[in-house]
Amino acid sequence: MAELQLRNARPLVRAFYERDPRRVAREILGKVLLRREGRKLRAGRIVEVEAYLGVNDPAAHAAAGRTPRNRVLFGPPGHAYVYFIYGNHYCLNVSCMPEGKAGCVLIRALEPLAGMEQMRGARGLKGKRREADPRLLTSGPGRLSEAFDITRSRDNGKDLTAAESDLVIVDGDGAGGRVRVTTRIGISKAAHEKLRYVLAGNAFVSGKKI
DNA sequence: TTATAGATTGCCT
DNA sequence: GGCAATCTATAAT
Repeated sequence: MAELQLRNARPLVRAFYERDPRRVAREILGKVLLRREGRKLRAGRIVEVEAYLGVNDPAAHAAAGRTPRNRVLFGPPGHAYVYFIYGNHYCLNVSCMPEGKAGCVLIRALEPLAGMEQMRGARGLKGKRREADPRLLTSGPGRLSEAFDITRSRDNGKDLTAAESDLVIVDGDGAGGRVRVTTRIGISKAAHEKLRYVLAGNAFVSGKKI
């Protein structure tokens, strides 16, 4: 998809997110995350996500009930929930379900479409041997957050459906591949639940090739 | 007040 | 394959 077309695309509407995270997770594959800063544009196709349910999902941050940290999850749908993990990394989620009910989708991997140079800079890969591997840009929740300069102070609570927002999700060329459902990664609670959605065979899916 | 686990990644052996 | 980095919420003193 042409860069100009992406830049002018309208964000997905709030109703898209106002549903069960499992539905949203499946349908958000193939959509495009945009960071718009003046003339600069970073864009990545969503190829891997995980659904986190409400207070009944032991692995979800919402399981402990509403706290200052996770309040976005209980707010209106279509907002960014950004948290810091392992003392090193930010992760980007989108809130789902109607206001008052928790639920979200964790964005785990992107296929870079535009602004790769900026992403390399943000990731600190310039001049390194590893610079050549495009998978290191956005393949993994911590990596894509760093590539898009996503931080808690900057983006937590941001409305991803607002036309004027610098961080939005827009329509893409479609899923462009079959959706595969697997167990979630990196969790210990409710680890058997199949709530991870990937575009089968896409090279930018994190972890081992499936 | 202190301890610990966690929706991860990069560098080491 | 192992482990350090080092923020946050929650559990344990």
